[in-house]
Amino acid sequence: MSTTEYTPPPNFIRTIIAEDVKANKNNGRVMTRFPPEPNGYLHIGHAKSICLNFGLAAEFNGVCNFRFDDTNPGKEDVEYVDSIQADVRWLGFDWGDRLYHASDYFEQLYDYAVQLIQEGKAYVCSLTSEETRAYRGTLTEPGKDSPYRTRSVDENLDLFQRMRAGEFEDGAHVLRAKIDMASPNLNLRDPVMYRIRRVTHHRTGDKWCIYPMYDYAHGISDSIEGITHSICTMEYEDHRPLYDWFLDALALECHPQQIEFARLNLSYTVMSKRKLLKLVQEKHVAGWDDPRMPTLAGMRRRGYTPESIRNFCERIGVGKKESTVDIALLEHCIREDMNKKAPRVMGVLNPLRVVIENYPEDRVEELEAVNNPEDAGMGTRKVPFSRVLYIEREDFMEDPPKKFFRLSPGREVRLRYAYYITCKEVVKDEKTGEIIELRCTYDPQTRGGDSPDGRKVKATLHWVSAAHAIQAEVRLYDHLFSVPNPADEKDGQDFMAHLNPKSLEVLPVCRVEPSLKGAPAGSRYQFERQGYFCVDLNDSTPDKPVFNRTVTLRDTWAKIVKAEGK
RNA sequence: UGGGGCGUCGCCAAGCGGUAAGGCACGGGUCUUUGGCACCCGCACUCGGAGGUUCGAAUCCUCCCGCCCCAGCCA
Repeated sequence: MSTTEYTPPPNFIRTIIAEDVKANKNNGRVMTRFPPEPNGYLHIGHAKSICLNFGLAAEFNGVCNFRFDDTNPGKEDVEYVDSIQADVRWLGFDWGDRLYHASDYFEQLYDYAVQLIQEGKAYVCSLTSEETRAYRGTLTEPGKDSPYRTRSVDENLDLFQRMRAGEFEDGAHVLRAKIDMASPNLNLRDPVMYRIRRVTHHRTGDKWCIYPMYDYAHGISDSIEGITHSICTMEYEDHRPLYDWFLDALALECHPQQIEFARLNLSYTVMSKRKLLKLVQEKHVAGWDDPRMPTLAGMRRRGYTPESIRNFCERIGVGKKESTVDIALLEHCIREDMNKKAPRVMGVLNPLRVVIENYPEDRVEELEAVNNPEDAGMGTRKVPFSRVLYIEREDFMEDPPKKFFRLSPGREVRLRYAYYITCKEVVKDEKTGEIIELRCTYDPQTRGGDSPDGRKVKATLHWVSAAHAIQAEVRLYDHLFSVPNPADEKDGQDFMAHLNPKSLEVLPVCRVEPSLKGAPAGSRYQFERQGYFCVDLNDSTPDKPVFNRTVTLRDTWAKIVKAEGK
């Protein structure tokens, strides 16, 4: 154990908070919040925010609240509120009993709105939505005051109360903040605070038919909870004056500081909920938890660990610059984690039958294999060896190029933990010419994989005993999109046009070593020389195990092949 | 030619007036019963550009260029 404390990499938000604590702002107290809207599944971009908010709070001996920003019932659903909580917990964070909802504050929010009306700072506007847009002006022209802007306080109070009482049709009126229709910041051109929407809310049912807007509800919710630092993404920077305006207008004692950071983008994928929802709805993926999705549910199913995701979030840093992180970094993080933890195992994805001609037919040996060379504590296991085996088709070439040093006619290689074998004959299908079997011999002196005479071989192959292996389905996943930035539609192509047709390859009949029998759903392994795999959470059964490939191993041979091909 | 924000290596990212950290990727090598892992070496005389201030500038000033966000009764 090292005595040096781990110091997380610096970032501007941590710096701000550290300075605030040092200056005893908020009496040195730090409270953040993670405020998802329950209108979709959480993705890796949310993970960045979750790690930031919970991480910073913990670092400064504060807490992080969990709050659903549920102010738009039309788009929200309990399916999402359940999945979101499960995902945050899975990621490894705990909000104790501090689970809140913006809807918890509807009554309070209403009272504050009444207060603003009484003070002449808010009014009921009866323009249609189209008229409101027209009155708002444009980026370069100021807006015009609504003709309803000068309604009396009493009339506003009466109307607002009747809005709540359900006397008006949806859209007939809205409550607006009276700020400045000429502001160069469009958000301050009398923003809507409440709209009428006869939609059943997943928590408040039909109690309300008016719902507060984000800008109005969010800051007040933060203030009610005593949040000190309200961390959000860059697109809210223009809203900060409004965030501050409401809190100042109400003269609320707790006035949290809003701080914005750049959201995460990842290469070869899309991150917006709208796009992810489209992939799900149009069935380009099997669901929100499809292992190709950048959702936490998808990544969990793919085999990613919470640790690897947290580590990734720490490594990418926090800034205000728009950035797209190379997905290779994410893949590096899971490989790094799995290398330490995953038991090694042998699995043949594309089996090629091998008969060891000089090995007795009825003989079976139990050979000892190391479970994890990175961790001796993980012990060893026995792997059965017999006369008929399967090796990977890719590990044999009849006419190999110079740099290929696996099996080929006349060549000797090692079978991992077993014996040296030499390929004597290639058996082909008479009609198709397809290689259907290899006839080999083994050297009994090399049991365990070492040759007493010091003879070297250039390759070690993984294998399974045909009679003992169990069958499994293996799903090979690749990037969902075939271009680094599918969201960039400047080429005139919709992001869907870049879907990778090879993002999923299903291998229905693979052969894996018998120790994998009964492997529990969610358990992770390294298939030696192949990659990291995870027993599928949904579709795997004891009779027919299903393994998802989380990520391949780094593969320098593949790089050579690719380089030569060019 | 409205407002806001951002520009440091292919991708992230430290740096905050004292002479360019780190990670990923990439290239080379050592080791190897995983073409894995580990380890070693290389990878920005330069910080969007041009001026200026200074003994000294990625850091300060000026102008310019580029990119992103905002005209939901979405969040």
